[in-house]
Amino acid sequence: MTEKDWQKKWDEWELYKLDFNSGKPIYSIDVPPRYADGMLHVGHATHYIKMDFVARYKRMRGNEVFFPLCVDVNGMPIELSVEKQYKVDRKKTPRDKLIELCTEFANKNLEVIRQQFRSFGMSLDESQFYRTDSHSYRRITQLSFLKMLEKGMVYKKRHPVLWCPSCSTALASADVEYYPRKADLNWIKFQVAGEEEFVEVATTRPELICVCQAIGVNPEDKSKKLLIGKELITPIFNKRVKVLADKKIDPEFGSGIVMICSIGDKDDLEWIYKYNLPLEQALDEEGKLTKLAGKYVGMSTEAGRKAILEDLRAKELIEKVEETEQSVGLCWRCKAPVEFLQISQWFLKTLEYKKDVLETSKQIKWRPKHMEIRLKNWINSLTWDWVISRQRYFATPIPIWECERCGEIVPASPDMCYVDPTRDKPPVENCPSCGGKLKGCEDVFDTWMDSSMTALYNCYWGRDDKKFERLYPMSLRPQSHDIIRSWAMYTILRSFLLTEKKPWDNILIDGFILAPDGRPMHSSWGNIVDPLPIVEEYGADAFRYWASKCMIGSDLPFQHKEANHGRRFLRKLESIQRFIWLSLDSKPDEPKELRAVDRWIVSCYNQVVANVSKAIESFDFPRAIEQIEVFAWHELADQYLEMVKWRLKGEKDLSARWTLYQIGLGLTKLLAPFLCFSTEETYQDHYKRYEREKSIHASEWPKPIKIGKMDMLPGELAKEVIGTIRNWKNKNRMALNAPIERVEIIAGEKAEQISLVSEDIAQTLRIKDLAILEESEDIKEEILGVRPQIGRIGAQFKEKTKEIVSLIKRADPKEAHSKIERDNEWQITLREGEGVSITQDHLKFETGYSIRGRKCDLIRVEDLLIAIVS
RNA sequence: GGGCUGGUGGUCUAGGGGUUAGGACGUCACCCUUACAAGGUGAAGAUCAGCGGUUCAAUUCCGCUCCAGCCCA
Repeated sequence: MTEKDWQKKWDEWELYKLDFNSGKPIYSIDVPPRYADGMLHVGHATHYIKMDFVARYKRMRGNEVFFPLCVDVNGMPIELSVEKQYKVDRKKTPRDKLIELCTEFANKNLEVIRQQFRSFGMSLDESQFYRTDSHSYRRITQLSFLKMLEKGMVYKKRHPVLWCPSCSTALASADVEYYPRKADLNWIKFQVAGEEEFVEVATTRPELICVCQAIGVNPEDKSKKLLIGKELITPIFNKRVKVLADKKIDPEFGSGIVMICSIGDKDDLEWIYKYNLPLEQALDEEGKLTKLAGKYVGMSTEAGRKAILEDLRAKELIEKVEETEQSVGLCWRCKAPVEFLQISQWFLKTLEYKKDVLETSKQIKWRPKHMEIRLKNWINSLTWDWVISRQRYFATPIPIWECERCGEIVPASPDMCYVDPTRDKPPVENCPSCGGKLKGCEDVFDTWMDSSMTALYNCYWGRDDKKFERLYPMSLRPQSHDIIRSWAMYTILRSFLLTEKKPWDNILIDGFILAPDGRPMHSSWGNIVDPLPIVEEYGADAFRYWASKCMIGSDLPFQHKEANHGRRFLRKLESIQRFIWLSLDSKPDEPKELRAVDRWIVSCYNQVVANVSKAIESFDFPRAIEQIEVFAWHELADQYLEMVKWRLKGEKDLSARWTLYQIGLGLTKLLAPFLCFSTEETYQDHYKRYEREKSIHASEWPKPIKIGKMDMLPGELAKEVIGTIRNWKNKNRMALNAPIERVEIIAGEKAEQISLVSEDIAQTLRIKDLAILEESEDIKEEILGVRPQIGRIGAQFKEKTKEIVSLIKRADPKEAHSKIERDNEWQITLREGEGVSITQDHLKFETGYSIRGRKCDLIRVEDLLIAIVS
């Protein structure tokens, strides 16, 4: 069956549908709503697949998993896409029409997104679907606002925003493009108050002298130091302004004395807030100078600048004009320079709750741990409350009306939500305080107001109290590190404000997937990698294999080779299952006793089960997959399968068959969260007949297999010997199934153990005559060299280490060996005459062998000696 | 400029005071072996970014510098 067919089957079986009544503990994931603008790259796909690993694993661990399919539809990028696609202008199109087009656009993308998710094998639950532009979702955003309004957590205030005077619209910082530009820097003379002296203030924006609030100099600028604390008189407007000291002022820029105006640029804004200066407005919404500009009122900034420069020149107040390079912010659409303008905005009190957010964040388990530092630093450096209103269209309306006469605010009542005040009637006819006409608010919420509600929405906050109790807080929030300060932080803030609890138990912060060239993916770089052709070419499981190799939190370049390696691994797994089922025709009964090599592979498997579970619990997917891969490929396929082949000829050995079945099924289960399609295929083809569950994804996570005796040594020895001799065959250019005349294994005290597996060794390697001996007089061991174990020596002898090591290296290894054999120690005399006792622990001897009489090869494996007579 | 993170064979990465620095891709050599040649075995290839410091011992800890990514100015 194809991957698509499996997705269909899984739908039919309703594997992912949340059942509140199953009685299982719920594991809930606050899935990032996929943005509905249709652009998807390998990075998105990789992040979502990692979430899917968790969801599938938790289901197998017996959890009811809440893993909603969800889409984010609010905000700018969609407005922009709509304008582009339908060739409409957001300003000239009626609000309703624009919203309609946005919705239509989102609807079209919805199915695309659903299909994309399915093609990666995502096990999202469509029964818990939500989209952020639905009335049901926006209702929650509105309710939360009303609740916060009631509690006094939000307020309205005039606040500077980025504004395009030519389009008369507020802009998000993302709408502003910065370009370098040449401008005139004017050195204008300001008189020092109460003195005859003049100083030169450098500015590119003389038209803003009217709203000059202060003068700044750098405190380390010796020649300007005297000015600090004095007052200057602004030319033409004759206002007294204080001279402030601020390190941010560049003493090398112009005269080193700058105006702080409300508001020329971002720096001004920062200083205005820092020094609590008045926020006067020199420009109106069309970019014309206001009456604060006196005789220049009504002029554009350019005209005003020209006029005031002329007047200043006439008064000989311009010292000089020089050209300067500046970076100017332009409106993305009309390329007009943007201004800062004060517009009435809604705020959410954030500064007041800094401590609470930090406290709440502490209760959440952050992974990787260091990501929480970013949140802490961000919160600690906050100086403004959160501006939650926007002058846009396709977003959640702010559910209030305002009195056109007295400005009284009339909020919607909770039962009215979802409500659109631009269309719907207010809860009362007229203004309750003055009887004036009420006007619906045209502003909308910042989209983070919606996004920060995902956890609460998922938990049915404001919709179903019982479910809320059961679900909240959620188990896991997966997200990327670029939006810690926004999505993570705002969700924590709002959840705290509304519930006084943390939104989730765990937060998993993922890194960025870079382009194969190691740079971030940007459409302008042209290096975006589309995951869909990769899924087409390599298969979804191979792509999921790549995702599993990505450490959480790291920025990694996408590598085709990992997907390709995934494909190779899949083929290997397929061939392993084929081999297993060549020897099985049903589920074998458990044998009374397991053969030693079977016990060995089962023990290896048990170890892997434990390690993989631990790795997934800590979201360490690369470690998990590596454990499985090493086991499957190198222990099971390379070693064990070779070791059992002889027992599967003719009358098939029960112990081997039982082991193959158990491991074959267990391995498939371990891989199921990662390689969801191929494991299902394997399960359905072979194991389903004998197992209860209809799908591997509904089956139980493997437990270690109980075996009687846990002695792994004989199996381990067999693996060592077989591996070594196979290697020897290869080196001697022999076919691996070529027969060998005679092999002697001199095993010392391990002879008895090895005897338990002698048949396995002989059969696997085709040794005609295998002898296991405790010792052999024919073979003589020869000491060729000695290597000091610096770690052990250092730990014991500290600063003497260097000398001891050099003495050991210079000593005769044979002599050293015989001394240790005889006395269990070897006395070395240091330069100072001090004697130290060296024992076997401190050394590693390199040995070679000689044999009398017969021609043979000798190989040393651990403390076994293998003599091969060819 | 600030905060966080990372710099390990040609490439991508694992590790984290004493290791023979592990793996993958690529390269080269050998091997058809009753699951897999779309395999297997092996080899070559790394002054663990640079400079200082702590230590008997630093790739690992500390400081600085350089480079890269994210967020913020």
